Amino acid sequence: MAYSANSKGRVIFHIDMNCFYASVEMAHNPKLKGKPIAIAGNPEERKGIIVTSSYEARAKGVKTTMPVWQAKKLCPDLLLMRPNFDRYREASRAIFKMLSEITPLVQPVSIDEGYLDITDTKELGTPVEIAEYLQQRILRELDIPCSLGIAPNKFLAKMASDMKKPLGITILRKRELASKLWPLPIEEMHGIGAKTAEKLKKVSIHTIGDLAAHDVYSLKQLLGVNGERLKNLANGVDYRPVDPEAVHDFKSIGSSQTLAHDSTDWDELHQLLDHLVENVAKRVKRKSATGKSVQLMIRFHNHQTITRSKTLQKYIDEKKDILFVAKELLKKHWNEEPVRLLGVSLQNLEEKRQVGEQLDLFTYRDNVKKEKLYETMEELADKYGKNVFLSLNSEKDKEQQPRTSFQKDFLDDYKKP
DNA sequence: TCTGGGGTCCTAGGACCC
DNA sequence: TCTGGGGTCCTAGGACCC
Repeated sequence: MAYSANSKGRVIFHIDMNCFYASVEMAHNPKLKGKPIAIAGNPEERKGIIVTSSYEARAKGVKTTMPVWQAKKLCPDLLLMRPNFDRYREASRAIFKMLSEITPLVQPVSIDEGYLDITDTKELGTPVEIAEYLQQRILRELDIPCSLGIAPNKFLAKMASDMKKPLGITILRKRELASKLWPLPIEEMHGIGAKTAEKLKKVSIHTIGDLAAHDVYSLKQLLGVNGERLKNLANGVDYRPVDPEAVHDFKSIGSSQTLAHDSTDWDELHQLLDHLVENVAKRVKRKSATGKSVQLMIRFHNHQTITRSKTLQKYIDEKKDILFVAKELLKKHWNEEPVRLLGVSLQNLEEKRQVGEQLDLFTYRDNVKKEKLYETMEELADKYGKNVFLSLNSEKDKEQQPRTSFQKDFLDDYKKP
């Protein structure tokens, strides 16, 4: 991990918008303020789940990922809205612009959340003054509440920003771990989900403090390398730098969708596949990316999910190429069981520009190799008679022609020292 | 008639190479 | 005629986050 000597004494912010989508909607239409509202994927269909809700809705028990019908039962006057992603992206851009005016060391984590390293941003005021300024400015100009955590590293800043909502500013110092962090239940720790929490409770770890004090070897046995990492975090040890570039290197771009009804109809599945690949190709193009493997995801009626992927010889980004591979994967791996969801993603992404350079390099090397090959062939031809290598010689003039298997083998042999 | 859609990172086995 | 250990790539699955 990259960290320098001055990783000591850092001042890190974690900023987190409160009920982001719901807040953006309320800012856009103030009549919604004070009402129980929720943003749901698709309120009519079965896939409708709650994405975000206002505090008024949360007070009635409405929670993120809850199916819409369940939320309505808990809160009959719940106002359901479809997401307006363009609106959220615009608000997000405006927020991150304000953050970048404080320091260039801003690392966006998601549309409504990010880290700032303000260690060397002293001229603007104390950390608390800067936090208050940001919180007030975002509230005044965008009408969106947020919470900030101030701490010596990312993990503690993240935990701190969670401690007071909405409109909170929380400082978490190393010396305050025992009083502020360790009493929290283990499932509230960032990085611990349901499965890990369950495992930890079985060995009597119920609070973050229990984890901090637990024997590192038994944690490693229980959770692998993650066990040691989590123990360190629980003790407030986290050297990860705030990396403004991290947001730029994508690893994959995917699209998935749950069908209105489980389907065994090849045409319907193929139509969905086409739509998903269209979506992926568009976004890949927008990011000037290109990828080397295609992954297909199939979720069956019983929620069992499989993924099947294929890594290719060359990089692709065209819709027709991605679709071809995805279709092959579906044909090969679909067992005709009813399908609930399909997903396609392009992985092993690179910037198109960089891969272009690599391809040029390959072409160059290939040409060099061929020239050497021709020299060798001519020597051999002199020795054994020209007709033996006649077919190979013709490659000189028709470079585009695919090689025969003999030619390939020959080249392969040639590569060996 | 529970459980969306966008991601990241880690693990583990097998193939293959040295 | 017996077998070490490391490294990398590929594939599939799982945990986690927002």
